[in-house]
Amino acid sequence: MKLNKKFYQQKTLKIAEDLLGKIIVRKINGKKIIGEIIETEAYVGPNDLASHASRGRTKRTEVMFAEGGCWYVYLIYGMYYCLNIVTENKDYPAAVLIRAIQPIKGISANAKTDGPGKVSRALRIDKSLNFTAAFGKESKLWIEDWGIKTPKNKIKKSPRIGVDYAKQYKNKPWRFYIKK
DNA sequence: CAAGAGATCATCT
DNA sequence: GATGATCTCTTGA
Repeated sequence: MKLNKKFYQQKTLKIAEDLLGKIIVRKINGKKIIGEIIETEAYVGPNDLASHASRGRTKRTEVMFAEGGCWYVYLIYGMYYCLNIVTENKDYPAAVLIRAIQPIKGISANAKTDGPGKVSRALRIDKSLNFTAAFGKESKLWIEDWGIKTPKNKIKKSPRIGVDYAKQYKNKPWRFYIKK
């Protein structure tokens, strides 16, 4: 059920698409918060200008160079956390941003979770999760496969959001989401 | 309904 | 000192 390390070492674009319909589980104070992933974005490799890692290996981006299955959490615009799962192999910087989820359990029904900042708020994501592993028994945040099949014709692609500065990379159709 | 501004800070130049 | 992988509220047509 819980996705293992091998899953995260596939091609980032495949993972980004495969994550649609998967279940994200956050364990906090003994309680579980559960949601279905319905929107992702891929950030791939050292040349992707939209990726933080394109400007080189720094303290901040170090986690993107780790092997797949680590969480990359960072603060954006001073107010919101973005949650990413690192993919592929060690020394190759890539990650998938979890942009939106569908609440299943532990999230109040009227809570909106249709954007990265709101997802992080609903799941109580904070920087202490940065660089932690998504697999293994100690994990407080992981992804499960419940065998939910997302019909191909409901999977949509589009350019990524908020990356106008990424020049030739800004129009890459590396955002995946489930059509309502 | 669309457009703009503010909140607020880690990271990089 | 500038700038975002954002969200919400306010303004104005």
